[in-house]
Amino acid sequence: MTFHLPDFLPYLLNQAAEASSQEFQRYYRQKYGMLRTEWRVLFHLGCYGEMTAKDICTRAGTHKTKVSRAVGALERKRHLARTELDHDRRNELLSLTPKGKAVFADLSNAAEVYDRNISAVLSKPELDTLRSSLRKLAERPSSGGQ
Amino acid sequence: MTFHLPDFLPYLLNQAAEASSQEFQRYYRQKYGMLRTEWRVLFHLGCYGEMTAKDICTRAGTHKTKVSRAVGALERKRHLARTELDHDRRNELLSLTPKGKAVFADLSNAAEVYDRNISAVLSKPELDTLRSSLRKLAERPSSGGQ
DNA sequence: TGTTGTTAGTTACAAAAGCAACCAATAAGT
DNA sequence: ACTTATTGGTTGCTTTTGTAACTAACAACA
Repeated sequence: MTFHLPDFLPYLLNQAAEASSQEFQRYYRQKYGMLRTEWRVLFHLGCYGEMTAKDICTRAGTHKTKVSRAVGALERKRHLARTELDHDRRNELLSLTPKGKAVFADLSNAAEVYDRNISAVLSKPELDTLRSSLRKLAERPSSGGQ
Repeated sequence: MTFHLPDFLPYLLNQAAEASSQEFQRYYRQKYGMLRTEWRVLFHLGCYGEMTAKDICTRAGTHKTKVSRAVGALERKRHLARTELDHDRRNELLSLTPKGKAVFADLSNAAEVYDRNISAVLSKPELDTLRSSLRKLAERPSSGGQ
């Protein structure tokens, strides 16, 4: 009995995640008509350089259909291009076009500002502990595949 | 330049939230065919007692259409009942039926176990800091209405 | 070579979420 | 009373997501 909902981690995490991403979401949505998975793909390519869709799935823990659609959308917007790999024509290397790089530059700037904004309610040590705890929780426990 | 994706709070929070809710989600989904918003409604009624749909919207920061549909679904499953209020026939007070209470009892037990499980990767002080930081972040900054 | 298995990625269809318009009850202003 | 908000809640339609089935390229092996 007496279960305390606002202390339940999955719930609390969700609330915090939702609250903290809304404004940024509106930004990339309005300005570039992007969806969540699209900026994720964009940011993966922007931060880590060229990679295949599969790599993104693994790194981000995102299902391949979601990534596939996001890649399609970004390609239509000419934000990324695919290059077939010679030795295995199943994988295609994804890379940002100049236009994609410009968008990434803008969005990563906005993200940085935005991140500073929301983390302003926390002290430096709180912030460090938070990040480290979240990383531990985020470690995908097994299978999964959202 | 050099934006570091895995430190970006909205992203990190999302990853952690996603990872930490998956297993529990499977549980209530499989066992009771419930959706996320449905258990939220159930838990609000179970934890705080009778309230109107509007109250749930406010407390949980959830859009009214989502709540409306979840209430409908829970009503069809006979987990909750509505009572018209005399002095204002617009609001209806929602309350769990015995069946709904039983489901809540089972799920809140499961949730408690589950919460203990995932928080096992953190020390007690880490956990406290985490909860308090998350609460600060979750404080809906304004409007919103997910 | 032919069969079976795997892997990367796409597509089709069903389920869920978001949004805006809607209805009915009340409140406010005249 | 009478027009005009406002509020609680629902519904219809569109956009996104989830799931499973599918294609194509490769790998293993008989």
